Amino acid sequence: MAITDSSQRSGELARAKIIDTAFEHFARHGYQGSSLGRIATAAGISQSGLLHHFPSKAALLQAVLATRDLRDTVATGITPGNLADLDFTALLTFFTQVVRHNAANRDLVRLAHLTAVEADNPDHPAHGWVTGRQRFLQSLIENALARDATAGTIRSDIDTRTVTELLVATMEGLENQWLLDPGIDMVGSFQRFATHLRTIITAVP
Amino acid sequence: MAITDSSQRSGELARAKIIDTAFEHFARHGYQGSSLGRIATAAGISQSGLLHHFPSKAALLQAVLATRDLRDTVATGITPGNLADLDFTALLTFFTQVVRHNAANRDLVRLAHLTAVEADNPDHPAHGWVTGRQRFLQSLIENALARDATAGTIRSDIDTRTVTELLVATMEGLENQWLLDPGIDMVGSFQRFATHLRTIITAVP
DNA sequence: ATTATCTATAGATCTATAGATAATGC
DNA sequence: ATTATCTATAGATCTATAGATAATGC
Repeated sequence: MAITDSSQRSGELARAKIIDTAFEHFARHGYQGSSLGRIATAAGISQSGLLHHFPSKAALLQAVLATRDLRDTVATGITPGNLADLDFTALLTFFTQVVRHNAANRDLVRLAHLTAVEADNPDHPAHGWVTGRQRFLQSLIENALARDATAGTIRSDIDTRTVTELLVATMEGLENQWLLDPGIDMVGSFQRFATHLRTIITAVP
Repeated sequence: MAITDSSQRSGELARAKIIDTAFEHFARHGYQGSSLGRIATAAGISQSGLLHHFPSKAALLQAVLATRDLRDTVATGITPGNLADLDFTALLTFFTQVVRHNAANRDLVRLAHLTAVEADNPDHPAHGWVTGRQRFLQSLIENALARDATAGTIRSDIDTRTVTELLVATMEGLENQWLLDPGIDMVGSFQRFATHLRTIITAVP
């Protein structure tokens, strides 16, 4: 189980370094705007050395996305337990932490947004990642709302679909503006929105 | 004043055709993902014929953006008068029309989003357009809110900045989701949001 | 004289492959 | 035997320029 083979270890190191470097390049210049040659040089390896580890540019992008996933955010330790079991209030708290995390990781947000617009064509190598990510986010919210509706802790006249779309829209739309103007208080605005949303959604006993 | 020179007229026609074609290409493949050669062929002209009208690829992008501006939306006839003089309620009505217009012009939305993320670097040829556009949108909202605050028609404890950011975020964030999943009812969700926002912002007499 | 348009091409990339060299582990 | 890495290069782009040809308006 343990990696004892030192050539395997050096391969792992090289792969990690390449992925980090590629992450930066894709985030700053987009997929099309990045070149394997420049990424390889910045990672301290030749271009064909890079292609030994990742067989194509598309494979490299997919490897970057797989490690820099939304679930990566989850793995950074800010997750409050099992995401799928959260109620809506706990989910909003979790999202606030995600927004805070994003506000400190500009490249992460750039990569997500660049990839999202670039990859809406099904042929794009990141199309699956992008649509899966959106569905995952939406389903977290919808599941939480559905559970709360059953438990009777939220108002019965809530339109789940609309609330989900508006919540996702607020998170991503604040990111849009913050990318262009980092002076914007993305975390504060989201918190005020979340507090308000929680208030109007909660059942009056 | 009138264009009587037929070579001038044919130049105008060629330029218009090139801009239309370039608009489609930039919207679907991004700036970096589009090529002058393919745009020229699709527009029925040679690549250097295209460069006779637009001296560089950057100049072509700027020409496309200049004609496909937010103010283009305004010019389509859905504007209710002088934008800068609208109160907040009228502005929301106007925005609803803009969202409806966008929902029918997918390429327009794609171009705006692709360009926005691609161009956050000040060296990018579209950087000025993108930041100017965001400031224009924000200032429309802030001005309307300021006027209404003076007139006493909205609550005095409203945080103008937060409301502005959340309103812009909702519009753009709904577009994000809709680009990935056109089945989303972007117009309906925005209308419900706008109605709610108007309600909570209005002064109680 | 000006404008539109074309062919040809320079010069710079870019991705991916072929094939060689070295090092380690079995 | 496997893995990492390199040099060299094929083959396909891409942007932009040079320079020629045609047509129109003055």
